[in-house]
Parts: sequence; structure tokens; C-alpha cells
Amino acid sequence: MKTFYITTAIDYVNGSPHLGHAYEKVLTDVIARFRRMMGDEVYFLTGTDEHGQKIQQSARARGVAPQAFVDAIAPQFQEMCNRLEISNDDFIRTTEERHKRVVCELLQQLFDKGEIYKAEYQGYYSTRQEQFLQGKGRNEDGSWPEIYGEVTEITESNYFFKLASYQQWLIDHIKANPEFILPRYRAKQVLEFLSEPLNDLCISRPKERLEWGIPLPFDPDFVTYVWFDALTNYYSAVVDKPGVWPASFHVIGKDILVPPHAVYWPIMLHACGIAIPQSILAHGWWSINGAKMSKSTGNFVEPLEFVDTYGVDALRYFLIREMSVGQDSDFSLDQFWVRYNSELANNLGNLVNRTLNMTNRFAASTVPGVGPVGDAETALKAVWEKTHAEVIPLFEEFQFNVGLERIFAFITATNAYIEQRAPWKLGKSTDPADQAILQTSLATMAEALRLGSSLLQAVIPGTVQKIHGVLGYTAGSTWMDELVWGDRLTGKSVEKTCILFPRPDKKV
RNA sequence: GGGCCUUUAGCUCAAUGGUUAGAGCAGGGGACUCAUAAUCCCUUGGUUCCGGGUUCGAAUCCCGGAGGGCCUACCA
Repeated sequence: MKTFYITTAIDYVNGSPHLGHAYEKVLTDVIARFRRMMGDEVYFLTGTDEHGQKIQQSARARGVAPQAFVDAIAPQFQEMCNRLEISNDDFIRTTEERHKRVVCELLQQLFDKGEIYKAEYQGYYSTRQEQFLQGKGRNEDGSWPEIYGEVTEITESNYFFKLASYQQWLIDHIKANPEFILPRYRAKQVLEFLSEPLNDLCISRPKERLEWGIPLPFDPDFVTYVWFDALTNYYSAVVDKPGVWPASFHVIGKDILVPPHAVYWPIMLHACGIAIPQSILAHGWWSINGAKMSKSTGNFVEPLEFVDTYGVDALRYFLIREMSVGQDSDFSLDQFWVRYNSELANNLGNLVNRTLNMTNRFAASTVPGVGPVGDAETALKAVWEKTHAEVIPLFEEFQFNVGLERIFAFITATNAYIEQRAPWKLGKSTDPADQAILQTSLATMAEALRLGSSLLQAVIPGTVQKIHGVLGYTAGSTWMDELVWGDRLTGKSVEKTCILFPRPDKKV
């Protein structure tokens, strides 16, 4: 079986992680965990992008070496993964030897094949910003904006990759493989980009301008410029792991789909004779309180602070529940509280607690065996079968928001079942028939809770483990038979109480 | 300028061209007490952005328009 290999974009370490970074990690993690539960062999990669001009500048501004600078920032991203309970198998940094070696190999190979050539490039250059300027950045009167300082027209030599010669191949591939770019409507955007002739891609910077990069193997006076450095991480991380490449999914933000991931990357690989990824999944962006996220205006969410305050699963749940994958979404504390209170705390959390309580009170803390089964049990089981059958395909299509809604409908049905059986009334009866139904109802609610929470495994893994734990249960590593209604809780002894999602006034 | 996406209840979202457009939350009413003042039941709420067209039948397909977002041009 082909390994299910999934990646996030690597984050540029010129600043601290924010909500967007956190979302992409969580989304990818949910997919990875879901595939593992489905029985796939999963390999999950994330990492950091650590070269380039901005980092060189930031390091210089602080008077430290670039390596020291990135060594200080990269751990923040690793720490974020830990705190978000991201189940990545590897974390690659583009400053690692294993990465640089592969980048050089690919570049040398393409150079030897004549796919990379040297050419002169003429353009307007801002010394202050240390960058070439685009014609469109110019003012109406032809002058350049103040921030660029002195702008001069210069000629510079650089290396170029023959992108254009693969244009038709890529167009054909995208048209023949509708799964290649997801959501599908994004493929139109890529094809539109490809409807104009591609320019060859400048892949180097002279060392006088940019030192902080990977030197070209065939010309030490130049370093690699972004594309071959950053994109190659997906490949370099697994080049020595047989059976992992090609990637099944690259999960990225919609902003870096066109052109890097959908155009440069497949062409780079194809030119090297390497298989290209199966699929690229482009997600949307978060706004905050209806406005664009921005550090300068203070309109941003610090993911780790949020986790400290509200808990990792509260954040994971909200991000996945609220966002329709591919679309943009808004993050507001009000909406967060709606999800937290009504879904996590009241519907699910309270179900856990009342189940424990009743099992303690009416069955000496041990999940009883199922007695006589009536219409109520049959009906609840039918809801389960329906939920189970609907949720898996929804998750497979990344419709997590809809899937979660269905799961919570089942949780509600379980709460309703409990009302219908009213074990607290049965507990007062000495009639053996009532006692038998009591046993059945306690066993049924526990089993429903085990199953319903199991479906939440990929999204809120820590919480699900706690729920299973207080039910005296240890879940299997896949859903193969985990999701089958049964009696595996019979005889398990349960905990006294468990508050999973405390209400705000009761939080410490 | 060209292109893409989007618009469904107060809010967040569903609905292979097919009964009377559905859920959750919020609002209103009731029930219950095992439970985190929770839970359960009932209920109010719609010109599916607007205007045409195709069709036996349109939220869905076509044309035109409006609002919002985005790509075309480095940044989750």
C-alpha cells in the first residue's frame, strides 16, 4: 500500500507563528489522523523555511548571524506543533544538511541536462530595499515611491530554469487529473495563469546581494533563490525513505497555490524526472472579527496564548468546525463561545459527565451488560449507523465542518435517548423488568458515547482519549472495528466525574 | 482591463434539476432533575441578492446586473 504522504507548507521564520500557521497545521493533522484511523500508512511532514533576504536583514538588524537567528525562531514553530498536538512524523528545516544536499543534487542534475542557463537580466533596482522593482510599483508620473530610495536601472546575471518548455505538459496534466488541484474551482485559476506564456524562472541571486542561501553547486558566486530551496523540502525530507514519495497531499494556503505550488513545483519535479504529487489542497484564510488579520493593528490571535486560556482541543475543534475547507472564515470570540458552550461543554461534555454519574449511582461504577432491547435502543443504533455511514465520506472529502455537525446530531440523539429512558426513574423502581431496562440504558448510553467520541478522534484526540479513559476503555489505533456497535464496555469500571470543557466562570 | 469564487432564516452552514428549501445557535413556550443553571420536546423565523430565460419542474442550468472576496503581481 502506498504511504499516504501529507505535508504542510513550511513556515518562513521571519516572525512568530500566528493563527494562519496554526490552522494549516491543525487541518493537515486532522487529515493525517483521519487517514491513520482509516488504516492508511501515513507520513506527515512539516517544517520551516529559513533562508532568504528578509531573514538576512532581520539577523543583521539584531546583530546576530543568520543561523543563530533562525535557530532562535525555528523552535517556536516546533513548539507550536507540540502544543497543538500535531502528529507530524518529521520536521524539516531548510538549513539542515540533508535538505541542502538534495537541493544541490537536483540543481546540478538540471544544469547538466541543460535545463538551467545563465542570462542577463535588466531591471530597476532599489538599493535601500535590496530588491528589483516591478513596473507596476511605479507612481503615475513615472517616479518610484519614497520607500525605495534611489532606484537605478542595472543589469545583472542570473540563472534561469526553463519553465516555459513544460507549460503544455502541465496544462494537459491538470486537465486530465481533476484531483490534482483541490478544491476543484482553484484549478481554473491555475489554468488561467497558464493561458499566458510562462517566463523562465529566475532561480538565483548573486552573492553580493544575498548571502543567506544555498550556493549553486555549479557556480559558488550565486545562491539559490527561494523556489528550489523551499519547495524541495517536500522531497528532500523523504528522499531516503522508500515508498513515501510522491506526496499524496500538499496542504497550502490559497495564496501560494499560483504560481509556486501549482506551476513551479510540478514542473521542477517533472524536469528532474521525479513523480509529481497526487494532489494540492488549498485552504482559505481566517479573518478576525470580520477584518483582515494584522499584527500592526493588533487584530490577530496568538495561537499558543489561546491554547493556554481555552485548551488545545477547544481551538482545534473551533478551527475545524467553523471553516469550510477552501473558503475563508471569520474568527470571533463570540462564535467561539457558541461552539464551546453549546457543542463541546453542554452537548458532549455534559453527556460524559451524566453518563459517569448514572453509572456510578445506579450500577456501582461498572458498565452493565445489555439486557432486553426495545425500540429506543434500536432507534438510537439506527441513528448511529446512519451517522457513521455519512461522516466517513464527508471526512474523505474534507468536509469536516459538515461531518462534525452530523456527529453532534448523534450526540444529541444520545442525550435524547437518555431522556426517553430516564434511568433516574428506573433506578427508583424495584420491579425486575425496570431494573433490566436500567441496565440496558446504562450500557447503551456508554456505548453510544464511546462510538460518538471515536468519530471525533482526528479532531480532538486528547479529549477523546480522556473520554475513553473515564469509560475504562482503550481505543484501537484504527477504525477497522472500532466503530462497530458492540458491548466492549461491559464490565468496565468508570471514573467518578469528568469535566472536559469547564464553563468560563468555573475556569481557573 | 481580463478571469475565478461567493451571496440560502438574526448568525454559522446544508440541500445528485424533483414532495411543503433543511440543521445548529440565537428568540419564544413547555417538560424534566442523572448532569457543567445542563438536558429533552414544541415553536417563531425564507421574495434562496435582483431581473430575465430554458424546463413538466430551478437555490441548483443559461444570460444580464448588484454586493462581497480573490487571482492576474514575493507573504499561512
